[in-house]
Amino acid sequence: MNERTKSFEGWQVCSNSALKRATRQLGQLYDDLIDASGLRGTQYTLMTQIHMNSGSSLKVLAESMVMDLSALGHTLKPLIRDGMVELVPDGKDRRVKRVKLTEAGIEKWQEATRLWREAHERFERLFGEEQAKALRDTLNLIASKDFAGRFRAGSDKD
Amino acid sequence: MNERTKSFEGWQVCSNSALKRATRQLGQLYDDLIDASGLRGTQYTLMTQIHMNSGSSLKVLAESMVMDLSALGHTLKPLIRDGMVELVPDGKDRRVKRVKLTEAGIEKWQEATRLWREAHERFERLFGEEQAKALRDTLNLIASKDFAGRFRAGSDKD
DNA sequence: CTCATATAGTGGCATATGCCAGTAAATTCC
DNA sequence: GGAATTTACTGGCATATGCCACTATATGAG
Repeated sequence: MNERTKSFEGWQVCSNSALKRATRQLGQLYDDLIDASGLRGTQYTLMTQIHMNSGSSLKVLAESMVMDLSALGHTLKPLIRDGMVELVPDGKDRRVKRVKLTEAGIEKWQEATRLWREAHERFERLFGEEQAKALRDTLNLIASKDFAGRFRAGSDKD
Repeated sequence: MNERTKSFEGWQVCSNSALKRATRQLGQLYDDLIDASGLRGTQYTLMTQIHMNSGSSLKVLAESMVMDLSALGHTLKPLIRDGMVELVPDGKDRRVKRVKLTEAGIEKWQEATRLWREAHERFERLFGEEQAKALRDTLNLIASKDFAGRFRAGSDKD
């Protein structure tokens, strides 16, 4: 409301805002490159995780993605509708549904992977391999259950 | 649960996935704390930006948020509906609408700021002030126009 | 001045995500 | 064994975001 603080910007102080802003930008950059596959970044990531851990339950998949279970369900719908993913009811526990890519899904994933690689390489070149790795480690720490637990616990380290 | 701990995970290799995953987690942690204000993290960030740059046009605001103009418009709707934000048509250029917080909006922002501070302090304590600052700098670099330009340009740092 | 073009927003549609209230199936307790 | 509780998902509602098409304005070329 005043001109004095004119240049104050939330993301210079708030890590959460900074994270979201950077995520929007990088998401955009990656999306532009894998767009030709018809997939979005999130869908590609999801398919990668499904492919590499085929047969996981929705619950487990949601946890690994650090995503709400119902959110995962919603996000999966267009992929199921388009025949990329399928849910297979577990034989033993009938509450459980196991997720896997269909044949078409695997092909689409491979196609998208070729496009993703270009984005990945650009990022690595521009940002630096070492730093990119360090950034991912940092982000994965923040995404860890341990971190969330400590944060919720109150604050103090140890 | 998987016996083989070999499970390949995208975010160990893909910076974009890692960013989104960490953003979901931290967003959740912050949201839980400012929830009492009735605002979401994004809304709070947006209101902060509006408050500190009162009277900006939607276009300018969207750019600073690294957000699509139409996305900003959508995000603003609930805030306008709830009387937190108002759009004031520019006198000179009638295409332009200037954004500002209402009285109620300012009060709500102050209330949310008290809650946000707790989240901020927890993060700083847990993550480390120095590192938090470094992380924000890194993220702000990724969110910069310069970075996007170079990324789109191809790659080389030239 | 007039017309072609660029600019700022809006509205519709689609995905991304989360919360909450069910539903159904498995597990625990008595 | 049967009721109470927990667990795994689903569906509805709301916000978060982006793309595209369209409208209203402003601007620049002639």
